[in-house]
Amino acid sequence: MNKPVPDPRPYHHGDLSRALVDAARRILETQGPTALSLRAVAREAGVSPAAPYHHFKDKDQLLEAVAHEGWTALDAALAKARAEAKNARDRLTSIGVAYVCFARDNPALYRVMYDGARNKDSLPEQLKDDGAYCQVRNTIAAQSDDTVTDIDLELATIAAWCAGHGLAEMIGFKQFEPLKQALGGEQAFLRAVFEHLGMFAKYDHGVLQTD
Amino acid sequence: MNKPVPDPRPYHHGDLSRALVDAARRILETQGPTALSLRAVAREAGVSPAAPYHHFKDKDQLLEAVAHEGWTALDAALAKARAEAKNARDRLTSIGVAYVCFARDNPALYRVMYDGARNKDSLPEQLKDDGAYCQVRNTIAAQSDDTVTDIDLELATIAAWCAGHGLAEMIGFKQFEPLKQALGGEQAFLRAVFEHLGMFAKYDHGVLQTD
DNA sequence: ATGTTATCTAAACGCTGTCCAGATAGGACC
DNA sequence: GGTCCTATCTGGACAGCGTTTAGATAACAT
Repeated sequence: MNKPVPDPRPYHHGDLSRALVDAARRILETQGPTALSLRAVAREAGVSPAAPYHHFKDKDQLLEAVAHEGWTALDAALAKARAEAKNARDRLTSIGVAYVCFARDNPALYRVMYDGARNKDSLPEQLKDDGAYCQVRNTIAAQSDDTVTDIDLELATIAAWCAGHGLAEMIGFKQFEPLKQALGGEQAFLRAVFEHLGMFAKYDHGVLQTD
Repeated sequence: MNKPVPDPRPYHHGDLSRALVDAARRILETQGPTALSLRAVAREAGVSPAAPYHHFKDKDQLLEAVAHEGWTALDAALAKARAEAKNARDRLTSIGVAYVCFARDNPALYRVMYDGARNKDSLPEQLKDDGAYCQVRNTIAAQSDDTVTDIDLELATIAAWCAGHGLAEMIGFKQFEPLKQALGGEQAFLRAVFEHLGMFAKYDHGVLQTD
């Protein structure tokens, strides 16, 4: 009576869960979010429409797996930006720019990531443990002195995260085009917006004025 | 040969366009965005599934009409907050809080509003002319001195708008619950996050340091 | 070799957005 | 008032969707 472990062993197909997630990401990249149906994913993976149900409870759970990979990729992108920042002064801004650029470069994936979060009214736990959100908090903490309370740190992280997300969702909006051009490119535009949030500069001094 | 003007005259039904938009909003409020199908709207309005096509090109155009009313309602909410702000000092923060509260109180409508915007990669023109976005810019402008350039003003408005939107999309996230409690309520939490964005305080002095 | 069980297919259900042919009814013109 | 036009609405259809069910198949344990 060997217990039926939910193992990822290759059976008929080989590794269908993997293949399905890959197929989904391929469709997302080439045809966008509206083309991402369960049937289309199955078609792309070369199986029947019902096959995915042996690996995922429903469509949402497949999208969750896709989103999980998205968050992991975001982790990596932020870590890279953090490591490459020339100096501590603009480390947080660089992370912010990297965040928005990730969303700009993977718009469909980014949408799936936040669709999942909104449906559950929760960011994935992944982020808190050692992920992107944690990186932002650590970066802010490193720039703060010891007068900054835990609550302030958390509030600042939330503020930074929300600002990044807001900008990420709107970066492609055509209303911003003239401004981007006036500032000499998207990167300059992003840095300028982040700097106008003030908070990023504020923490340079290691001082947080809550009033 | 009287030209067939696209007039909103009551024909068989009376004013089906109106009735459809109202039906859609009713469904949004009571059953959420996932229940909002064209057929459900037609059902709610008491007409056949094909009837809406004489008033809207497709489902997206009906949603656009719904979104338009949403943006108008947001205009009013921000105007109210702006008028009621006790002093100039926290006028911008009050507007920000009102923005997020609007999204929290009308989550389904807010979602339709931004779904439409994202699909067109553009905020509605409505906002620029005399709407909510314009109100934010005017409020910031009123707090700035004359050393602030037009570009700075635009950047600050974008920053504020994005921060508000980011917070609006995440305000319901369960990760923030403990912090809300620690600060004694949602309103206090919102004000605290906005204040940690720094920018709001920054403009109090009427000085904008771009470097 | 046998039996068990995970895996996959084929077919079906009810739902969706959208289109078409035909019925109907309001307004314009004589 | 009668006639025509055209906007409006219905019923029926189509393809596609997410999901379920029953049955075939193939890998594994014994």
